[in-house]
Amino acid sequence: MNTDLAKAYEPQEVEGRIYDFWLKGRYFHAQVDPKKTPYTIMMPPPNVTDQLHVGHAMNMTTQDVLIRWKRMQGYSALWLPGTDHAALATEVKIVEALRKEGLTKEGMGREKYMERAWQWNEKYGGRITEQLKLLGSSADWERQRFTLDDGCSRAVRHVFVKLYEKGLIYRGERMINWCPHCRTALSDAEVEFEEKEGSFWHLRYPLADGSGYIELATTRPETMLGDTAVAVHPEDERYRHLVGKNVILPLVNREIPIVADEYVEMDFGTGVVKITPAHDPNDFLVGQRHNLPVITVMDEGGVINENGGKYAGMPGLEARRQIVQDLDEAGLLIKVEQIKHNVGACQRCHTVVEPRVSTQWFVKMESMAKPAIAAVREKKIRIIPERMEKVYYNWMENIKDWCISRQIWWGHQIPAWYCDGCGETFVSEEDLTVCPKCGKPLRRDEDTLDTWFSSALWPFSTLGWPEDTEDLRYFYPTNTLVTAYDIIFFWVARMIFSGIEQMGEIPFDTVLFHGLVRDAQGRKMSKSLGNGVDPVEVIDKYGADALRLTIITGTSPGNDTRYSDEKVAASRNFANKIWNAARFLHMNIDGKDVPCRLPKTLTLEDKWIVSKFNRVARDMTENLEKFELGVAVQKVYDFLWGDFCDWYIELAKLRLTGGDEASAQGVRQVLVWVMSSTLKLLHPFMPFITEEIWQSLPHEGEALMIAPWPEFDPALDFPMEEAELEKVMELITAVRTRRAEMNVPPARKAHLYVETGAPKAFLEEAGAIARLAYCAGVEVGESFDLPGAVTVVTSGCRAYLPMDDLIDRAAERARLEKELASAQKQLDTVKSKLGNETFMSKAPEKVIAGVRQNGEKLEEQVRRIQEALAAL
RNA sequence: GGGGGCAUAGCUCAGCUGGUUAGAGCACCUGCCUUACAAGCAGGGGGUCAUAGGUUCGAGUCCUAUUGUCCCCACCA
Repeated sequence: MNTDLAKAYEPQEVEGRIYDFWLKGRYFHAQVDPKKTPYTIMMPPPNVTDQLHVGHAMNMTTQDVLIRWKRMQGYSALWLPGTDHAALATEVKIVEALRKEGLTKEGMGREKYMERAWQWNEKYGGRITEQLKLLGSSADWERQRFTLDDGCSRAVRHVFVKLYEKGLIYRGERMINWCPHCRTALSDAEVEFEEKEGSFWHLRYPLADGSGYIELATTRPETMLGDTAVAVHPEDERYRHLVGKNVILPLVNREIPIVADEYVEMDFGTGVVKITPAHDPNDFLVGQRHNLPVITVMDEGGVINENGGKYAGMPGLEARRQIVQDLDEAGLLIKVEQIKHNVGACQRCHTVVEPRVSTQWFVKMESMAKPAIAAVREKKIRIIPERMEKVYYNWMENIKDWCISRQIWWGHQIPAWYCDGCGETFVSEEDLTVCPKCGKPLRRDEDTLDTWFSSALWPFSTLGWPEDTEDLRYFYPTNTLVTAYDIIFFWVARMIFSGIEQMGEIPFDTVLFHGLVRDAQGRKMSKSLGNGVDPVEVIDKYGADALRLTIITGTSPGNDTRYSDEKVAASRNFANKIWNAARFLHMNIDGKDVPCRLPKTLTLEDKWIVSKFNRVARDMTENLEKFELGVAVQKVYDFLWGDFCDWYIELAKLRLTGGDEASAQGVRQVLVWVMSSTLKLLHPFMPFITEEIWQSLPHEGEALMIAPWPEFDPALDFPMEEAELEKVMELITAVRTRRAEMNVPPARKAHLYVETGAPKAFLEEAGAIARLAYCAGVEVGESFDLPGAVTVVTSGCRAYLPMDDLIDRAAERARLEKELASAQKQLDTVKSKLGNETFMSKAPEKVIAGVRQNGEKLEEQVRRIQEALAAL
């Protein structure tokens, strides 16, 4: 790496109070100014159980760009961190700590282990990891500010009790997803369906009256131990006569009824379904409709329990083998078919999920979902991109009650106590020890809350709620939530309804969804694939600014992007370009008194660059307001590289070495002003290199990061001059192209004769033309008589390069004719447009004017080419 | 089964409410070490915007259908 460039990534400490700026691994912080409007962004904590990859950089960068931009606009802008993502953030630390002590669940017993785990849980308390610092985010300080030892736990308890008292939280028997490995209930969202090969056992159940058999098929024969009915469709002619009769459940010898239920699909299998209310969600519902008993035959670890008769004690799969074998021996197994079917698996450990009836805590969703839907429909909450609204509605409108209890030992313990004496249940914000009713000791519910239960409260729990704190009043409701779209159900939706329910107000007014970062092949980054890219390594290699730029460039809200080293290298090259431009400035201003201020008189090219900059500032602001970060950064990239470096610096060289001190001083000031101002526009995206360069150049203010964001200034708008200079630029490019086509080496220079009716700009820029178009000299006039010279025609002039020895008249004629044809063709389309009456009457004024102007230019060009041909 | 995305240059992607000749980066070709930068400069080639219709003075952009592809949700024992 270029050593000078490397220096840029190690910013120097700046005198005074530099606010919220990452210097040498330390943070300097902005004070919240109550007079300023707050702009708050929600910052989700990283999940430390996952390998950190550049996907996280997407989130952090997007947020940081917005925060920095808002700060420059004068807002009191900061991130609100999630400090209470207890389960995710502490899990690994706790497990590691326990392992270090040689403690395992097996080794010390679940109870003692849990006790110790709770201690660790308290100690680590769901804190943000060091990893957040890596993008130079302002997270570290924010963490300290909002570290609330148990504030969030208080909020969780408070909400739980409140909802319970309102009847919105209830405890009930429900069919839930159960992970036999994690031994916990899972919410629907935590179950992933995977297509698996499985067997489909066709069985035969004997009718109780001995009149024959009924055939059915199952993928899970072991659950037959818990069958309490057999169901057919009420309109199924084949079985209508059997409804109401009984069958003998094989192996168990229990008599169970044949019921009719519309849930059964006649066309699938034999049209007969065995009903196991305890181990299948649909069967559970059928069982409720027909008042069937619920017989649980598997325990929490997936082992057959005492209800399983002789199979008791066998793990599920072993029982399955044995049962199938026994059925076969009894002649009740008809056949085994191989089928593909979807199997639910635990998101965390990928164990096959066991549907199970158990007692869990639930949140009633219907009444809370309604205002949450309305908030988005009424545009109180804006979702970007808009299409994500559909996803949100789709889920919210079909929402089911939320199972919030988990049987894991990290997280918030449910604040519920049971009295074994009188059987009463108590829910309380304060810890209870004895039963208020009968005085007997209470037993606390061992379960913990779904991690998203506390996360849903985060917009206000982190601000000190339920206390009425200053922070809460100042920051709530917050402004923008930035997150990936894959988390919309888990988190975004739940924050919205929780905010409305608890605070009576929406938690944020805008949700900005970014896409996921995939690998170069388009695959999601994951631990199992091992394709995660470590952002720290990328930063070491290319720099943090390069990574940030890569992540923002060429992306649009909600769309995924692919990571590749090549892209980061391209961004690194841009950083290098800025650095070199800065070096050029230093070369020319060091040791001289150059204020960061535009000079009183501006030349044509000064006005051009200043005017261009002015418009870029305006356009970028518009883009950022619409969260079009990728478009915004592209504009400053193009301006800095394409306009400032490629043209303005090249034009400046002439004046810097021309000997005219007044002109040289003028151009120095313009260089410094434009560079410095451009760094402001670029700063939110590339904070480190811009700050470093800005500090090194003449500037006003303490630090770039708190410098005011450039605004459009009508006094710096020079559209006429822009057009003038662009005519000159067009000529320079055209001459270069002609020379390249003819393979003229740069060393070989020719005079250039510029024929134009509007010579002002060409005269003023004659020196520049000579230098940039490799000319020995430039002459500008109304008319030249130079037959046989190479002719260059642009929309502003006709120019001649007398290079007799090089010219091939036939080729020259052919080329000009080609150009003429092309120009003529364009002119024709313009003319036909202008001759089209409907176009003229219906198209807006602006469009017509544009076409007309273009037509005039083309006419001029056609005329010039024709004349050039005639003169050849 | 329900919903949604995507399809634009060899590759990765931009293209805002329809409006001059559709852009960028990388890759490719040609010529240059022109004192900020060879990770660079100058020039160049390359796209019937998936297909077929429709709306419109005008469609990459809006509508309909089709094909391909990816994702989310639900899930048939």
